[in-house]
Amino acid sequence: MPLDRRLAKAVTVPSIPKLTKDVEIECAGCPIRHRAVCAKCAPDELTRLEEIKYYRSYEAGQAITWAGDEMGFVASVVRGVATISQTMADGRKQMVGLLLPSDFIGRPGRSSTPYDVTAVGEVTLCCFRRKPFEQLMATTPHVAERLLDMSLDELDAAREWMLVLGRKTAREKIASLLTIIARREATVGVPAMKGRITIDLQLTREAMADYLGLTLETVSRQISALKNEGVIELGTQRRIVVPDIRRLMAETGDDMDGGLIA
Amino acid sequence: MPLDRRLAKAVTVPSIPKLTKDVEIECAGCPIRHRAVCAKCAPDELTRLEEIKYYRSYEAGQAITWAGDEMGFVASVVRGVATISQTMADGRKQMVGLLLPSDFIGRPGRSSTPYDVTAVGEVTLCCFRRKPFEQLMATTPHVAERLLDMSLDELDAAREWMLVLGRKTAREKIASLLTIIARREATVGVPAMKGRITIDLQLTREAMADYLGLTLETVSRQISALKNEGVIELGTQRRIVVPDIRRLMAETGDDMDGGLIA
DNA sequence: CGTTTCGTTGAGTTAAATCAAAACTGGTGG
DNA sequence: CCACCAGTTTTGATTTAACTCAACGAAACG
Repeated sequence: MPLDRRLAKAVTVPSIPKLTKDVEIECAGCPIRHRAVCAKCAPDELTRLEEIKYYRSYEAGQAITWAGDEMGFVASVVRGVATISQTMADGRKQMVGLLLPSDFIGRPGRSSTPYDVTAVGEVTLCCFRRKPFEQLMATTPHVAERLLDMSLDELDAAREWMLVLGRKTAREKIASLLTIIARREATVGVPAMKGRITIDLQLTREAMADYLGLTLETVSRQISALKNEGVIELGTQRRIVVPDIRRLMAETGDDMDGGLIA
Repeated sequence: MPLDRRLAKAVTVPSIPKLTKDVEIECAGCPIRHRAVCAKCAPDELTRLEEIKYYRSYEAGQAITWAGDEMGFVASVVRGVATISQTMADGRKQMVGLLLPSDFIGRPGRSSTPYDVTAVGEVTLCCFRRKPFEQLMATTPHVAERLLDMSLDELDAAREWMLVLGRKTAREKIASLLTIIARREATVGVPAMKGRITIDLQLTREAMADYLGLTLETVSRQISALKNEGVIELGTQRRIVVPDIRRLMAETGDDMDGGLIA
């Protein structure tokens, strides 16, 4: 990317975070109750969490936190998609994580993140003020246990992504991204009607490029190529249909045979 | 890399792990006592750990575990360097972690790793049988606490590495690798005589390439270039001298100004 | 509707990969 | 001690996948 173009982006003024008063949700009826950091909590622990939690919403494109900023809370993503990214001094940008519902934001024990966290679509967080949350972690084991498990899963995901970034071709990178999202959508949503999966990724081509370590032009070209070959279909803008997930997985370069052969 | 060359490597027969009976070390006198997973342990917890631990050594090039294999233990690296890597079906390889003394191997709750772990030089591990270790984690908080902290550090390191893999040039990648090693050496070893740091990386050019997502030829060329420009000096094979760490850091593309400006 | 942001496509360039060969290293045994 | 060997590293010539630059559609938006 040319320097002037990068710098132009680097100085883009961030939109000011808006605090939206959301409807309070009971933990018992929470959509991420069994997957988030609170998954293992007993009823009494949940009560304590409920006392210190509050909801907060961000609209598309808003910053949740900037690298180096103090963040007075930690949070779970309840709804929406957010990105974790790092930006170099000259504006080169790399996404290092994708936050989907139930994912955790923030690090207990550190008050500042080294990353930018940005809402992609509209995002709702379930926030806990840092201090009370840390106290809770120190006194009850279940939150810390779950957080360790989630962190190790994220570490595995990060390492899988390192293989994608370091060794895969542009085409394989695209296929890998779509496969990973499709897998996660399948876990949560409908059991995927006979292998036909619809991915509602709100990411722009540029955001995908930042995730994949590519340029947006290369992303666009590879998506077009996959479309022309019938591996994927483009629905409306930013909605991709995968007619046959195995066909897509065959393009990732991975070993495949993920055990789901009928 | 051409396919035939990759396959030739993929079928290389692994050396058979050798079990060496090491001298028992008292935890109190252990070189990694205050940095490893046991760092926060109270004397009584240490006693319990001491009961279930044993040492095991591997020689250069030996596999500690293969992807998919069962691993009956978890362990701390006491001495030496090991690599964590992933290999694709066609032989493309990516290192996803570098294990230095005090780093932890294995995941509580999972008996098989998805990674290859290989000794680079001679390596000594402090091993704990899985089951007793998991019991210990469940009953005493300090091990789990420390492990969470270490995992989050590793996650940060993995994410930093994603930026390197995704967005940096070959030259910046080399500089980043050397800087990261130098930083860690400096933390542990001698306070680095007036900024002059000697890095005793036992990695081959190929291993560096696998870490950086490059070919070994590109690694060699970039190291030669840095040498010719006086940014680094080559001592004996696989030993690199950094006369001025800031000069090297300036080549990483990072923001720099790490607060150590006199 | 203009306007702006986002996405596609084309033409030319370049950093790193590939292919190839020579030079160096360290260990082994005659 | 030296010749040899296998593994490693360096260097050179060429190719290529992805980047850059540029222009043009297509949605989204007030």
